[in-house]
Amino acid sequence: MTDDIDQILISALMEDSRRSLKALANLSGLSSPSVAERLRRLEERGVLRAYTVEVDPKCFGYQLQAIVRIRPLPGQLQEVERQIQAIAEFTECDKVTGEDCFIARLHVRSMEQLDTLLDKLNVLAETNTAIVKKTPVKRRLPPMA
Amino acid sequence: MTDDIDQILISALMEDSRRSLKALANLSGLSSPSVAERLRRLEERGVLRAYTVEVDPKCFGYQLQAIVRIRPLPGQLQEVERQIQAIAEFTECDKVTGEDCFIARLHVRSMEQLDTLLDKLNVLAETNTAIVKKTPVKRRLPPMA
DNA sequence: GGAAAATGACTGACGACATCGACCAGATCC
DNA sequence: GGATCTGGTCGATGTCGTCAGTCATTTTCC
Repeated sequence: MTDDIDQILISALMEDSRRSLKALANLSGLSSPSVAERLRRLEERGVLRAYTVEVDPKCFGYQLQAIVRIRPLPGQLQEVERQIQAIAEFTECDKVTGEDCFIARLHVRSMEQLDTLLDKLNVLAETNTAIVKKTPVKRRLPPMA
Repeated sequence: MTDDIDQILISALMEDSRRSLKALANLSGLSSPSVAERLRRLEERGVLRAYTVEVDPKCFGYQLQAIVRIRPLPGQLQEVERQIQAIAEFTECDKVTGEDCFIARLHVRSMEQLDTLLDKLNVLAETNTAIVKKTPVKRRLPPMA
């Protein structure tokens, strides 16, 4: 389904998604039309979901990053989910099993802003906030083998 | 520092990092050499950290995704951090304030594998695992304005 | 078992693109 | 007020992506 060559292409694009077809062709030993065709198929099958860019939030003044665990008050689950989606400073959110219904990542410019945003949620849910001090593992792929 | 045109370029690349310079030029109203120069500077300043690709882990058999909170036993903090980095199935990890020292994302193919991996950590740390049921907010950028 | 069809690759030609140098306009600074 | 720096355009040149046509290999089906 995804063979060795696909994996070469995928990891090459993980490193630098702007690589030319020709460069990918050299890496994989194929011709560039073949590479184009393989990428097309990987996209079609949903293996490659998006070509994107990693931006440093600090450059936009987001000095603080927090992981927030969110436990909606009775009957507020739907509304909490909508709120999280509506607050643009939440940059990721997972709905999980266990006592905490949601675990979300929040980027803010200041403690004051953190407080303001969490107050909005605290009428609907209990929250538990952990400030990110360091990121020992940056986003990476699990082993493909 | 980063003006409107930079933001147009950045969000265009967020959507599709393989867009040609020419396409970016049309979007921004600049010429393609100017766009190239702006991208060069954004990379240099660390605003654009990487051009990358989003892959669907399910396509590699990773059916389960978990958020693991990790509290090292006394004296094991360093070793826990090393272990997390060494286990490739941990695809993200933040070191945070509060009782839980680390919050990490784990991709596994089965419950059995989840158990095996967590057992490795449980000699060094207490863990608390939440299985991801749904992702209401997919990774996105905080507002740039 | 063998013919037909489908798959996945290559090549070569052509149009689109990136890149480079030369040049220009406006802000900044002695 | 002229020198300089910044950030832009334009046009030429070489590289790249894409398309059509071809071919070998594998799969399917009678």
